[in-house]
Amino acid sequence: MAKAVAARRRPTDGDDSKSARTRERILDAAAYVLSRKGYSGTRLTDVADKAEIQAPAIYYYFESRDDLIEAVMSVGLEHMREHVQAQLDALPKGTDAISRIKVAAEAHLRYELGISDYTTAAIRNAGQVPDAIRKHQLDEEAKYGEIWRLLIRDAEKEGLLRPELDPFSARMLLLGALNWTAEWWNPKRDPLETVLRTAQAIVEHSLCDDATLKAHAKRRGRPALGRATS
Amino acid sequence: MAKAVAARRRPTDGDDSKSARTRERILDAAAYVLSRKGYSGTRLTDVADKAEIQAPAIYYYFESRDDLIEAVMSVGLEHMREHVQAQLDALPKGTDAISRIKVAAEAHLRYELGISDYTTAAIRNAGQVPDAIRKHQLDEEAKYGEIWRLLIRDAEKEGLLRPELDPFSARMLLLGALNWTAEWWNPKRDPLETVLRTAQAIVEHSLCDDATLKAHAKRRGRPALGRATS
DNA sequence: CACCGATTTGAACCTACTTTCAATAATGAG
DNA sequence: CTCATTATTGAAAGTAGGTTCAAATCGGTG
Repeated sequence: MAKAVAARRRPTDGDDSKSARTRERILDAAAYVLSRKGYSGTRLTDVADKAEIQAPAIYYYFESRDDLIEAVMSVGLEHMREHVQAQLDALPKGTDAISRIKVAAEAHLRYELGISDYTTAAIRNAGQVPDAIRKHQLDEEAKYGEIWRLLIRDAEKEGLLRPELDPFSARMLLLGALNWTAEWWNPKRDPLETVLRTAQAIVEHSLCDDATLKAHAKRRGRPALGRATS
Repeated sequence: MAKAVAARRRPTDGDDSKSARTRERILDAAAYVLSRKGYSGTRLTDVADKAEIQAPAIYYYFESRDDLIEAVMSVGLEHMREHVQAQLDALPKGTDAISRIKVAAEAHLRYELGISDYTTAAIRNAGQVPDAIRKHQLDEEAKYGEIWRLLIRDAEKEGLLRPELDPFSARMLLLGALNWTAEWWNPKRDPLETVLRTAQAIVEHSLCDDATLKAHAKRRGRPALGRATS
């Protein structure tokens, strides 16, 4: 494969060559550093150290530092979206919107906190990257936001949304609560399960009151998932 | 006043000299830039432009770029804390904890979104500054967090906190919802009042259910403030 | 082995800043 | 007005990266 000036090596789908694995190592390293040090603190030499190569080797795979960072952040949101969507798709047909939102919240938190440096990097740096990178990120953010917009719209349709809430503000506030966990959560101090449980309670009760939810469950002859029934 | 190598000009309390006002202009300019461009994007030349001086003049008042940024962020949290505390102090004796928390949430949002570049700067950059700055910030953050810790503890004492919530997680999740607004709020699109109303509803219902709150109000022979009574 | 493209590197380069400094201008007290 | 101090500047260093590049290495193929 020729080394084009403008293209460098491209990620091919099922490629398992040594080269593809090196590229992967660089991306992993960049996600690791970026999620911890932020955009400004991410030095190519640190990424290179973590990936066990020399800094210039990065340029064999990526155009520039920003190109690398954009790749990390783009993957981060994409994975999050796929993960959350998968969890939602696995739910039984007819699951009520509030239960689905609780599942989405759990998936979001688990992915952000426990699984992916890429996702943490994408979230924590959303507001601090230069415009060039930001631009492409906005598309991904919109796609992910759309999942939540639909969830809340469904809640509204099912009569499960408190009428005093502005749907857009409510969505952004709740996503903010989830996103901000990356700033404070410490696995040594707070078990993930504790945060998860509290977050789900907050999401549920913010959006809908118990009485309404219970009435809805009875009407449909099927109890809501999780705590909503207690 | 001698120009000490390690100290430079210090902020004196009620100083209104030209010098003090220049220092203030620099701080204002830095807050402006920092809140919009982030830690990495804040260039001394931009700060200088905004303050209508030349970049080296900054060094007459501050040790270094980081010193300036630390000053901005420190002031940001301090002001926020004072503002929120003042609003709380102005409430009538005996106001229930949930109403107080709603007032705190409103004060927090108004300050963050509408009033202070310093506070926006402090919040948005909390997680991306180098360790040296971070360290001092943690003290301020702890002080502010303490206000909220006490509010939630009071709610618990008054029997107004849902038992399934972990108090610490709940506090951080709700503060996260408020803090994250700086990332998405757009005054052109969403009136502040809309966000405010939704945030207050979320805070209230997350922490306590309507029935409990109403019972509490009746018991004390005084209706709770705001929406809680409707 | 001898060759060739793919990969990696060490050393240098370049740029965009922060920071220093000696010189100059403003300010205010006597 | 004079002078000492405070404040500000223009020009020049200094510096910490990102980036380039020619050379070295690697890994497979004939």
